[in-house]
Amino acid sequence: MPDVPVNVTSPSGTAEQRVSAGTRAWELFKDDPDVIAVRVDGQLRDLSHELTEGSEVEGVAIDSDDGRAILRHSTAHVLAQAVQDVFPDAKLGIGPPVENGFYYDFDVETPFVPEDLEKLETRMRKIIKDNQKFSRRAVSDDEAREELADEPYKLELIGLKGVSAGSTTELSAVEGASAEVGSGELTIYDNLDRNGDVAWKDLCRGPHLPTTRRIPAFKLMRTAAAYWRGDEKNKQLQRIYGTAWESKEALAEHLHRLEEAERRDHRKLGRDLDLFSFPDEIGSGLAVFHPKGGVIKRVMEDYVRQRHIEEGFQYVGTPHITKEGLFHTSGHLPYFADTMFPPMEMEGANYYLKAMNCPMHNLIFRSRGRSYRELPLRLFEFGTVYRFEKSGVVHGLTRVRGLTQDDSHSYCTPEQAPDEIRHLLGFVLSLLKDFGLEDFYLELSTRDDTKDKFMGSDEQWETATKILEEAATATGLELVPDPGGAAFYGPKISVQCRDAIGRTWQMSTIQYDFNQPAGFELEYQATDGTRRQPVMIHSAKFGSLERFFGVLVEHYAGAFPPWLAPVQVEAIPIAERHNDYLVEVAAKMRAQGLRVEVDDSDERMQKKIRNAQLQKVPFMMIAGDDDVEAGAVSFRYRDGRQDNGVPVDEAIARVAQAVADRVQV
RNA sequence: GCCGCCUUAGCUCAGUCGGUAGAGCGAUUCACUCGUAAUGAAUAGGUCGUCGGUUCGAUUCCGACAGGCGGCUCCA
Repeated sequence: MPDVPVNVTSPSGTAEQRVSAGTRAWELFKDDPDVIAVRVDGQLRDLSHELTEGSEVEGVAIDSDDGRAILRHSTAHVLAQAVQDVFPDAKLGIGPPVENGFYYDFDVETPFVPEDLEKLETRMRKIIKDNQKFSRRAVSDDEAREELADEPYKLELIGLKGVSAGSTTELSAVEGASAEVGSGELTIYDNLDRNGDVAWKDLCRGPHLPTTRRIPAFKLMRTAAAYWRGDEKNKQLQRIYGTAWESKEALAEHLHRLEEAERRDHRKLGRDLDLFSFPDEIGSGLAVFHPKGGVIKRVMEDYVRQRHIEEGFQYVGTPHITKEGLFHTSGHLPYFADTMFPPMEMEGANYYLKAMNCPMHNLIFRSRGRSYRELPLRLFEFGTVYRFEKSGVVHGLTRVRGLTQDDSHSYCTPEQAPDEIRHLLGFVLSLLKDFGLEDFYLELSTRDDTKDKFMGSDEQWETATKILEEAATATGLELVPDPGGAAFYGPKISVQCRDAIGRTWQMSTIQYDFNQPAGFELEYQATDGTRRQPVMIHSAKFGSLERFFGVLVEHYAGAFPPWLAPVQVEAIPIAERHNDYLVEVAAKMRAQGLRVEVDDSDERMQKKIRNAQLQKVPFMMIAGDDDVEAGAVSFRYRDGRQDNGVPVDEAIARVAQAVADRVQV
């Protein structure tokens, strides 16, 4: 039998090996149980893949990103098999791996209920125990159609592959569909039981684990509905989400991370820390801030207002309601009406709640003649806007129907625009950093082919997009394209933040707008006396105050740094006779603008410490006989650290310093 | 908006196979005055989300609506 040379990459490096013809990849890795697939010449393949001369072969470990994706995809297959065992009439949608797990969509008469997940998990464990083999088989389109005659959704995917011929654009529009059919030949994976009989099969590009037994740990998480091919005009399928990991420990860690995220949930912390609520009587998505939340909100606003003024913005104010003509002029009514509250009629005119601040700022610009000497003219306000978000999307503070934007509009000449955008980007990033967010990437949202969603000419869009792209690139941050995500009046850069546990949030936006200056006939007088049209740059730094508030709560898990904490110092007397002493110290601190409370309740001091701990107060200031005698106080921090016998003046200075420096303690 | 699940005291949750409800925490009061995460006792607090239907009787069963949760779609 002739030898075939192949290059094998293992942790120790790449080496050429000679193997006999017909050798399959698993034979190279039979001593490494973690390898569950291979990458051959850059393509992921099953371990059963047959090696050919000159192949570059690399083992894919189950605990690598690719390995986990393969594991999860294979687990999705096991789920689908279990579903069709338990519910024979279920039709298959798609079942790709996703971040931290997988899902599979099914068309079933009766939606799944939570108890079904237990039944399905039991069935899946049996399939895993059966050690079924994932066996790959290439088929022609016609063969696939015949075999999958009972699977209408699979047939549709086969049809899509036909029309897209070589291009995956059509398919990639279907999230996850490329995992089913890919772009090349069609393959079917048979699940073979111990006797070699086909227990189940699915149209799939692969690759897969060698056998079901190689699934170390999985869990079904939840059921949900999802539109077929992600289009709300299509039928809703029933989706089951699950997760799978390389070990039971890794699964446990994942579940622990989810618990951690739940512990940080701003909706729960908002209640526990008495920050805000959403009274039913007011309506869905409309928040009220309680005194403690009000402190945080006010500190945020004060700081941001001050920073805007330092950066050359002028603070303005506009009403919450306007006659409809304004939103016709701005172009919002045709493009944005679905997202606006319906109008109310008064004295023969229709009034709309404000959904955007820009039209009103335009009127301020237009209120008198403007000179080039005034540009860039930067108007800024905390503009509260109301948007009719669909009932299913309202979510805590991060998706509400009444929100306050720290919104600015910079009017400038087209030549000034690039500098203005760079200035804004730098400003936004420095502001976010002041609030303790350090990890960002940018998204560039552009127009796509659906032109009726967007105003303006190709040239205008191209110019604006190029300017934004250059400014974004200059920051050195990662830039992710978002085709089709632009506003109707222009492209935008959005700043995405990763929080303390790695989740990303869309915060700031910077948008380039050439449409509204035209609609409002804005103009300034140039050096040569001619009248010219400015461009405007929209920018919201926090995005919305409400959302940013929610993100901060989660980022800090409610344990705010002193400058933001509603109560900076909780004073705790050891016994009642120490109350007066602490009241005096507290008064001195308040004189310096610090937020101090003295817990003079009847509780035992241990209980007071517990309460302050649960309220996540940064400084607990304790005083007993020893402290009073020494003219000192004792600090306890949230992590249990103690600092006893600190002289009062030093203690005050220490707290004041932490606040001034905006540091965490 | 669509699909599923949920809604009992301020919060977290029991419970009633249809006969109008209970705990812990919290609140109030009293006693205790204590050195780093829960002192003890007593008291108050609920037309069981709202409105209809079935029933002798509904918090419980059915329906509609509202609100919430998880997704989909959409977005700051």
